[in-house]
Amino acid sequence: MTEPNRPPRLLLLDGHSLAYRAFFALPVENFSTATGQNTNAVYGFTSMLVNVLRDEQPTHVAVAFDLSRQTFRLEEYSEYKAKRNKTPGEFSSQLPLIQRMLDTFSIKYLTAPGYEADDIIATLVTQALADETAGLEVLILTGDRDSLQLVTERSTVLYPMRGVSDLARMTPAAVEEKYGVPPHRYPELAAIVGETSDNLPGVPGVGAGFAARWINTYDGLDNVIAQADKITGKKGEAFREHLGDVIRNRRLNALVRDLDLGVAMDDLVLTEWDRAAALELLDELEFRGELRTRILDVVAPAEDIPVEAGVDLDGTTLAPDAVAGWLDAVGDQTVGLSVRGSWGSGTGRVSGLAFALAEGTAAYIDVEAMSQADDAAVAGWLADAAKPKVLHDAKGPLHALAAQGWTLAGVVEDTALAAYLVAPDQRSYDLADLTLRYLHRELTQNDDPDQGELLFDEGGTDQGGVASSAMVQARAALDLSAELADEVEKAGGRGLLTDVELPLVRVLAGLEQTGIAVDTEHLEGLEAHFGDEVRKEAEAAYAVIGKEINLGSPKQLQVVLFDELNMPKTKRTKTGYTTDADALQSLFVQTEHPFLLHLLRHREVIRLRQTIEGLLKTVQPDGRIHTTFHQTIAATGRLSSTEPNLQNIPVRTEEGRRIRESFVVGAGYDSLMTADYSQIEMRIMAHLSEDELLIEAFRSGRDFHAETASRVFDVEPDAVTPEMRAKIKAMNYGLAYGLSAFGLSQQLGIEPGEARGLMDDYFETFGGIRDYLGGVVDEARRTGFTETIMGRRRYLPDLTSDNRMRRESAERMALNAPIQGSAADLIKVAMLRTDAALREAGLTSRMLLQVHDELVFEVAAGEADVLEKLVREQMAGAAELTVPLDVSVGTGRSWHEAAH
DNA sequence: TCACTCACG
DNA sequence: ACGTACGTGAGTGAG
Repeated sequence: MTEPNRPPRLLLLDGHSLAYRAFFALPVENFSTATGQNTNAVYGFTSMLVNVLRDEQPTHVAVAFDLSRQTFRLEEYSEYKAKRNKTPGEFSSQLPLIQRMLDTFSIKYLTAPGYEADDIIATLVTQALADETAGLEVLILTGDRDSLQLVTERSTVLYPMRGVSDLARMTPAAVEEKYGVPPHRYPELAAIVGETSDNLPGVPGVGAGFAARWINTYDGLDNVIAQADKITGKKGEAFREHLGDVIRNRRLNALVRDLDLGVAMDDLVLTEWDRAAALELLDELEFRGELRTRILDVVAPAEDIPVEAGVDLDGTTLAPDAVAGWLDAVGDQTVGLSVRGSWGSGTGRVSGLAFALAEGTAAYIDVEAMSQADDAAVAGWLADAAKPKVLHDAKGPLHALAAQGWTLAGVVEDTALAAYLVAPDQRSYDLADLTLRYLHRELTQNDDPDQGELLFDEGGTDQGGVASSAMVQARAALDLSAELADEVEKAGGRGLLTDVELPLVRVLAGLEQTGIAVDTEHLEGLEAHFGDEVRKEAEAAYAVIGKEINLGSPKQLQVVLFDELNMPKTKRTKTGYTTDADALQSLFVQTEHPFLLHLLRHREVIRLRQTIEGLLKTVQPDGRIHTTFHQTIAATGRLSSTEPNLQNIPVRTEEGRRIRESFVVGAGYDSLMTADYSQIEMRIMAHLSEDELLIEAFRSGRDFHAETASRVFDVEPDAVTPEMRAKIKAMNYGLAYGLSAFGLSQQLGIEPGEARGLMDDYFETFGGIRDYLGGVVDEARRTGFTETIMGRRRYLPDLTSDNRMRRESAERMALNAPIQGSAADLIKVAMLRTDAALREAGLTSRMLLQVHDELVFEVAAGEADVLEKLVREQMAGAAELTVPLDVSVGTGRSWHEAAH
C-alpha cells in the first residue's frame, strides 16, 4: 500500500555501472561468504539502492543491465570499451545475486540485446516524461556520465562521487554549473573531450573548458564543426585534425531513446516484496549487520508486509454468574486483557472486559450485565498481583477500571511500551499497526476459515461484534507481548521496561487523575487584560500601514513587508520569506519601521491570550486541569503532555509568568513545591565524557557557567565578565544539540568566525567532551543506534544516508539522544522513587506534574519540610554519577511563587 | 492537511 | 553549494 499523496517518482538505476563501481570501491576480502562467494558488488549496489529508496521515496523503480559487450556501438567501432579490463569472474558471478535481490524486492530489471543499460534508461526516461498528465518525476542513479544528457527540469541524475556513499544531485543548473553547458549539450562536449573509460579519444589538448566555450560561442557542436575554420590557434588545429573522432564520439554517445522494451510505467510500480525470499537471500549472502537492518527498515515498511494467516480463537461470552468459574479455570496463566469503555485523565467507565489465553480460548464479560458475584470475582482477579496480565497501552484502561472501583495489579507487560522501547521513532503504536508489523496479521476477526476464524459457543451472543473484536484485541496483545519480548531482549530494554516504564504507567495515571488546581478568576482577568493589549496593538499596527490586514497571516504580512514597504528579504521558507520574531527584530534594526514593533508586540500578547483561552477551556468541574502524559511519543525517552500541554507554560517573560500565578495550591493543601535538577544535561555530559575539568567544575559547587568560562578564557573565576559567561553558557547549552559555529553565532549575535574560535577554545579546554562527542557518532554509525545511561536505544539509520542533510541531521540527533534520553531516564527513576517514598512515609502530599527536569508537588499541611527532604533525597539519589545531582526546591501558593 | 510561528526543557 | 542546534504541542491561515 502506498501513501495516497506520495508524488509519483520514477527511480532508474544503471545496475551494471553501479555494481562495477561498488566492486572496485569495496575490498573483496571484506565481503565474501563462508563458501567463498564474493559479495562486495552486491553489498555496494544494494546499499546504494536502499539508501536511495529511503531518501527519495520513489513510487516506481527499474534497474537496467547491459546484456553483453556485443552492442551496436561495438559493431560501429571495434575499439569501443576495448581498454576495459576483462570483466573479472569475481564480478560477473555477483550479477545474478543482484538480480535475485531485486526479485525479492519486486523491482523490475531490464536488458535489451545489442544495447546498453544507458539506452534502456534513456528510453524509460523518454516514456515517463512523455506523459505530462502522470506528472512523474525521474531520478537516475548511474555511474555513467553519458546519462547527463537525460537531465531536465523533471529528471535528475544522481551521480556517485567517491566510492558508493556520496551522491551528487545533477539538475540542469548543476550540470551547467559543472560543465558550462546545458544537459542536452553535454554529449557534444563529451564528444570533443573524449571518454577514456569507453576508449573514445577526443581532441588532444582540449579540455571541458574550451569545449564548452566553443559550444556556447557557436551555438552547438554542429555549428562548431561547420565553422571549424574560424577557430584559431593550436587547439583549433587539433580540432580540425580530429574532427572524425569527434563526430564518431557524438554518434556513439547519443543514447537510444526509443527501444521497444515492452514495459509500461505501471509495470514499474513498487509493490509488495517477498519477505521470506529476501530474508533467505540476506542469510545466504551473510549480510548480518547494519545493512540487513537498513534493508528491512527501508524495503519493509509495516504496511507492505504481506498479511499471513490469522489465528483461531475459541471465544465465549460469559453468561451472568459464569465469571468466577471461568477465572478459576484460568489459574495463574498469563492473560491478554482488553478493556472496553471510555476513559480520560482520571475518568472513565468500563463496558466490557475481554480475556485471551495463549491456548486459544477467550472470554468476554458484558460488565453492565454482570451479577454481584461476577463483579466480586472480576475485582478479585484484577487486583491479584499473582494473576499476570498483559495489556496494550494500560494507562487509559487503568483510569477506566479505577473509575469503576477496580484496582488493577499484576500487569506484567504493556505492548505499547514494549514496542516503543524496541523502536522509539514510530509515529504510532496502535494495536492494529503492531499486530500487522510483528504478527503479520490483521486485527480483525476473520470469517475466512483459511485465515483462521473466531468460533463462538452455542450460547454466545455478540451484538455488533463488540465481544469478538475485544477478544481479538486481547489475543493480539497477548501474542504481541510474546513476540515483542524477544525484540525487547535483543534491544537490551528489558530492565528499562520492567523497572522503569511499566511501573511509571501507574504513577502517570496518578498525576493525571490528581490534576492541578487553577485560579480561573485570575486567568479570566489576564485574558481580559491581554485581550485589550491585542486590540490596542492591532489598531496601532493598522494605523501605521493605513489598512487592516490579518496580522496572523504570514502570507499577508509578506506582502506588506516585502512588497509594499520594500523591506529587505529575510531567510527563505518553503513558501516565501520568514516573518518569525528573529527576522522581524532584525528588520526593525535595519529599518526602524514602527509597524514592526506593533506587530511583534501583537504576536506576543495574542499568544499569551491564546494560551490562557486554551487553559480555561480545559479546567474540569473540580477546578483542576488534568493533562495527559504520553509515554511513547518522544524518540529520546522524554514524556510529553497534551490537552493541555502543561510542559510549555510561559516562564521566560514577566508577563508570561503571570500565567503561572494561576496554577495554585488546591483546597485542603498548604502550598505548591517545585523541585528541579540543575544543569542535568551538562552533568550527564560530564559523566559520559569523563572530562576531568568538567567533573571538577561540578564538584566545586560554584556557578557552573562562570567556572567553565574561567577555564576557557583562562582567567581567574573572579575575572569572568558577564559577556564571557553568556558566551560559554550558550556553548554549554548548544553542545548537547550538536551545535555548529553558525548556530552559535546566531544565538549570540556574533560573527561565525568568532563562534568558530570560541568552539575551538572550548574543545581545546574540554578535550574529553570533544572526544566523547566524536566517539558517540562513530559508535552510533557502527552499531546503528545510540544508548542512554540506562540502555535506552534510539536507532538512526540516516547516519549512513547519502543525503548530506539527512546524514548531518542524524548526527546531531546522535549527539543529543544519549544526553536528553539519560536525563529522561533519571527523572523517571526519580518519579518512581519519590512516589514509593511518599507512600512509604504515609504522606498526604502528592506529585502533580513533570516538566522534563522539574517535578511539581502539592504540599499537605505540616509536611513541607519532610517532603522537601524526601524529594531531594529521591531525586538526587536517582542515579550514581561521577558528579553530584543538584536539586533546587521552591515553595509558594502558586507555581509562579514556587519557582526559585 | 501542511506550513508557520512560538511556548517550554 | 547549502543549510544550519535537540526534543516536544498547539493555534492559525490557507490550499
